[in-house]
Order: sequence, then structure tokens, then C-alpha cells
Amino acid sequence: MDYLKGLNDRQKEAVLHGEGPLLILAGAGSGKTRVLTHRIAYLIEKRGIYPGNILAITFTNKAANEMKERIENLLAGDVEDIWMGTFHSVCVRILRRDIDKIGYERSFSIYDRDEQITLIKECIKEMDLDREKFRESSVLATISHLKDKMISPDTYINENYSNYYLRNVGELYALYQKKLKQNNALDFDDLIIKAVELLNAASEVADYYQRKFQYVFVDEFQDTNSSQYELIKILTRKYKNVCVVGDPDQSIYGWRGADITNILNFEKDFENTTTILLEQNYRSTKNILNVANNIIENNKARMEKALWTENEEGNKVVVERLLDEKEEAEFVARKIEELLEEGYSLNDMAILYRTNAQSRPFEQSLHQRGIRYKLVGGVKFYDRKEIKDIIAYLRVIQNPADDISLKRIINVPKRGIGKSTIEKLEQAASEKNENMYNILAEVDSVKGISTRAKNSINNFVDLINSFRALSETMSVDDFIEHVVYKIGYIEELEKEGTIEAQSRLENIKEFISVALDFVVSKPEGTLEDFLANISLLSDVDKTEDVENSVTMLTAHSAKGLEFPVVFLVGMEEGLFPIARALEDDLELEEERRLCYVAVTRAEEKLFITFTRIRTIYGRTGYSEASRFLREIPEELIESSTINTLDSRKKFVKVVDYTEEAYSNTTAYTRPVVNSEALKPKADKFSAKVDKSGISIGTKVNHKKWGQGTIVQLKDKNEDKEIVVAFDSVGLKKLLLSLAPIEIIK
DNA sequence: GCCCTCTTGTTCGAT
DNA sequence: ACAAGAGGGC
Repeated sequence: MDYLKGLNDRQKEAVLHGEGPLLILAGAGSGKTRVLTHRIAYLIEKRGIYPGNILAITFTNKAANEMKERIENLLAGDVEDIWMGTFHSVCVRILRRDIDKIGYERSFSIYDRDEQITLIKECIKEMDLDREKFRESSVLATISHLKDKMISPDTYINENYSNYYLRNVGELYALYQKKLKQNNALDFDDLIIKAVELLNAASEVADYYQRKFQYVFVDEFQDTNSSQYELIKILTRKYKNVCVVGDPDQSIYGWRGADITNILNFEKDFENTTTILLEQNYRSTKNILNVANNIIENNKARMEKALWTENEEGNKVVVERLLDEKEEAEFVARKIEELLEEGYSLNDMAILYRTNAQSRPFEQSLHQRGIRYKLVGGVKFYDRKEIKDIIAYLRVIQNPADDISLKRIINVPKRGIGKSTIEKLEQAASEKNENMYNILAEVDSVKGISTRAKNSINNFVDLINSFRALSETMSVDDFIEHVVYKIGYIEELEKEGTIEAQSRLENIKEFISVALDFVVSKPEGTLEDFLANISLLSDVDKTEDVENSVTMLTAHSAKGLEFPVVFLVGMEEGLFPIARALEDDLELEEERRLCYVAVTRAEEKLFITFTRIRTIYGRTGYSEASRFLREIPEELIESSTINTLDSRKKFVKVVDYTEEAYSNTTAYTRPVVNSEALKPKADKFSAKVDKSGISIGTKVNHKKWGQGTIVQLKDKNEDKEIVVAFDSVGLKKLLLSLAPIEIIK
């Protein structure tokens, strides 16, 4: 194959680069994914590098999968052995093998934000600190930053000994870490720093990976933090074949510890670095790119870079002011319908906003018109109570030391283990310095607990023990199904009979089908793999592919994506840029970079909207156009509601929301659209397709496994279990209501 | 021990 | 607007 076909000179240079460190400064849309995939393919085929000797860090798991696919297509060969994934998933993989060398068990749990809060709350309570002064979220933020910078609690306490607040934050940090360890749990930051710790502590482990990873790639390098950079330095110490790709203008995770100076320091940290600039944009029209360039130029702390394109000039960017968020959503929905008539498909379009809370009106407007959409992030499936409960069960089964999860589910569903009993158990646990599960196992010797409670506890322990044995032998989806029935969760919800309980039941079914998907894509995956998988997936990863639908997501989540048509909404002072950033130059520049990221997602058409009135956090107020809009030259803008700019480069109100103007925007008649192409959200789950009239011998088509024939059919609970002989994968057992199948006539 | 209501505080982005 | 926590009633 020709690895260089269609590449420009700079890109070719990057692909063909030999040994040694390589820094690629890649502007938005400059084809960096192409460069990365071609370079990896080139290394494997032309330079004979074994795929297992390559590590590539991507920003989402989805990006990793797409890259793998593209490389596979280039090579027409198997590249499964490449280590490709996010920092976090790669670190989990390293830690699962060897974390016992630094005193944790390999069955460690991964704590997400909720568990972190529960844990820090416990710490604040235990240290008897004032909750008004020591806010969980700000304490956690400090701890996280300290971890990123790999500053230990002791160091921090010593440095801030004379400051009451900071010293106690340091003490909280120490206690928090101690508790994590006791729970055999790692938070997100720990995943990185414990991997670094492991590599520093165990030279044979470091040696293994340093030999293994002859070539290391890091995408979105501008958004790495210090500990992640440290990890890269350690892993590449032997070969120094490290290629990082980044764009300082797209650094948008400073609040999460990302450090642009990593890019600036790279050339210093790695001697003989080759630096390549990719400045030709292949994604956007001249107009869109111009808008982006004009905005980003206002940042002072910036490496000069001039992105250019040979693409067409394209349409002017449309900027519209609407009355309020409802009108804004209506405007977007109408435009979407127009664009459909023009021949665009729903997949081509995305709505980008600053905060997740802005999605509601758009959901409503799109839903009303039967326009399918998919929501990235937002109210999270995995944050629902019932799902968290089940995950807590699974965590306890996998890692009995996990007290946080244990306490969550010890009396769920109610089994007569009340508050006072739990307090006694906690006390006993801390006296003996043991995990609660161990105390439960020998509860008969704990004083002050009623016989009835002891009975319940013994039953509970037996139940968990039986699950532990079963989890080894059953497939993950079957196992979860077994657990939810066995613990009586399903029964309880069914008894409740409310609509809410019904939706909880459906969520649980959905969760089981997530597990099924996992088993299908990774047949050798264990329960702990599944748990790690769901906690490390990004919102983009978790969003299921809904055929033919508009994507709605935050500007942050949109990083790395591109769409022919982008609606950038809510461009108002105090919203984008967000209020908090208005008084801080650094934060304001990060907002501007975020705006730059948003604008550069668009390929052909960009619509920007803002409103005159907006309700935020229950308060309605007047809003004014974002300063970023004022940074766009007049000649690049087209608008029907505002008369662009005056001499002071400010938006001037020309069409006010008088009655007339208002009715102008609402008296729009909807074009008749082909309804077949636009089904509403309700049929998102394939489970809803009609499966009556199914019998032995019926031919079905499965979403993943293709065609098959039903060979067995029996009642199971209120459902039917079917066994299908698939042409591709042989016999599979499925639940009729869940299976993503349709009947072939 | 459990459930319900009222109050109070928080307001961004997310692995 | 919304969620979590406190406090009161059963």
C-alpha cells in the first residue's frame, strides 16, 4: 500500500519519521488522525514493528476503536495487539497485573465522583471539621490537583502547617488516601499515579513495559496533566520513540489539571525532538476557519499559528438572536428541517452548548417534530439509583474490602439491617482495623446487635459468598441477571407497580443488555473488566449509535469530533464564556479556546445563536451577546435578526423583539418532511420491536451476530428465553424482550 | 426504624 | 431548578 497517498509534505515527514521523539503541533482539522494511523501502519508494515510493541493513548475509547479500525483497513491485517486506549484504561491494564507489588489487591475497585464524595464526607465527619468551611467539592478539587502534581499529603501538610484550612485539607487528603487503600479502591487520579508509583517501585515491571513499548503515541497531548506526562516519560525511557500530537489552542481541560506547558517542555525534556507543524486545515470552509482564527487571535498567552485551507469559501456564518431558549430551540429545529430538505442527513448535524443543562429545550423541540437525536452525557444512565445499587453489589462481590459500596447495599432491598446496627458494625470494624465485610462474616461475636439483625447479616454474607463463587463461572450478563433477581430487587420493584418502578425495571434490563454487549464484544471479559469498563467510558463512548440522528453535546465532549453542520447555541456573556471565567484572564482564555474548539468542529455550515432572555438556575434575566461574537469580523456573518456590528465592534440591537419581530420568527410554516426518515426517540431501544409470533424455526436477524434460527423457546420469569443458532457465532441464549433481533419474513 | 416534607445550599466542564 | 440533608410524625 501507499502510505503517503494524499498526504502533504509535512504529514509525509511525520509518517516517515524514524527513531526519536516527535512533536506534532496539529491545528484543528489538519489531519492528525490520518497522520497517526498512517504512521502506525507504516511502522508495522515497512519497519517490521510488532503491533504489541506499540502503545497509543487516545482521548476516548471510541477514538481508540476507530483508529484501530482505520489501521486495520490500511494493513488488511490484525492489529489487536496494539495497546490502544485512554490513559485511564491503559493504567488499569498495567495495574491489574501488578498492583499487588505496591500493596493493593488486584481486585481493586474504581471509585467515581459519587464514591469520592461519600468517602470525603466520611473523612470530614471523622475529623470533626466544619462542613461549611470544608466543602466536599473544593476539598476534592484540591486533592485532585495535588495528586496530578504528585504532591504527597505529608509534603502539603508541612508546607502549609501554619494555615489552619490548608493544613486540614492536607490531613483530609491523608485520611482520604488511607481510606481508599483500606477499601482497596482507586479514584481516577490514582489510576495514573499508582501506575507511576508501581513503575518507580518495581524495576522489573518498568523494565518489562519499557522494552515492550518501542513506540509510544499520545493524542490530544495539550490536555495531559503532569502525572500523565510523567507516566509517558517513564514508559519511553528506553527507546525514546515517543510521538505526541497536540494543539495548544485546543487545551480545554485546565480545570482538570491539564497543563499546556507539557507541550512547551517537551522539546526540553526529550533531546533531539523533531517538531512538525500541521497548519493546513482539511475540515472547514474558509469562512468557518476565518471565524475561528479571528476568535483565537484574541488570546494573549498563545503560540502563534496560522491555520489555512484550500477548501471553498463556503457560506457565511449565520448568527441569530432569539427571544429566549424556547425560541432558540425552535429556530434550530426549523433549520434542521430546512437542511434535511437541502439533502443533509440528521447524522451530519450537531448542537453544541456550554452546559448540559441547556439541552432540555432542544430535546423538546426536536422531539415534538419527530426529529431523532442522541444526547451525549447529560443525565447519566449510570448515575441512576437502581444502576448504582447494582454496581455496588457487583463491586462488593468483586472486592469485599469495598466498604463504601457495601454500606450502600447492605440494607437494599430492606432486610432489617438498620442504621444503629450499621453504626455498631462500623465501630467494630474501626476498632479491629478491619473491613466491614470481615466483621459481617463474624458478626456473632459483635456485641450489641440483635439476634434478628445477626440472622439477616448471616444470610446476607451467605448470599454474597454464593455470588462470589458464581461470578467465576457465569457470563457477566447472566450473572447480573441472576443477582438482581436473587437479591429481590426485581421483586420489590414489581410489587411497587408505579410508573417510576417500571422505568427502574427497564433501566435494569437496559443495564443487563449493556453487559450482554460487553460480553459479545469481549467474550473473555470478567466481571472486573466489565466494572472497569463502565466506569472508564467517556460520555461519548457511552452514547449509543442511534441511526440517523442529530447529536447534542457540550463543547467539551465535542472535542475530536466533526460535523458538516454545527449549531453553536447559547453564545451569551455569563454562559459562554461562563460567569466564573469573566474575571480571570486565564479562565477566560480557556473559554475562548473552548469556543475555538466548538467553531472548528464545523465543516460546511455554522449557525450561532444567542438569546435576549435566559433562565439559568431558575432565574430569568436579560442576556447579552458573548464577547466572542464581537471578535468575529462583520463580513463573515449573515444574520436576519441582528445588524451585526457598529464602529466599536459591538452588537447593536436593530430588530428588537417587538410584536412584529416576534411573530416573524414564530409564524413560520413547517415544511412537510418525510416522516419515515425521522422517527421519534421512543423507538431508540430495539427491544420495542414486535416479536410476537415467534416460534421454533423462526429466522431472525441480530444486531451484532446477523442471521440465525430459533432452535429453543421457553418461558423465563415473565419473559421468554430463546436459543438461536447463528450462522456466524453458533448457539446463543437470549432473552426475548432484550435481544436486539428482528424477525426475517 | 422508616418515610415524608421542608429547608437549605449549590450553581461549568468530566476521565 | 434541583438535590441533599434535617427534622418531625407514624
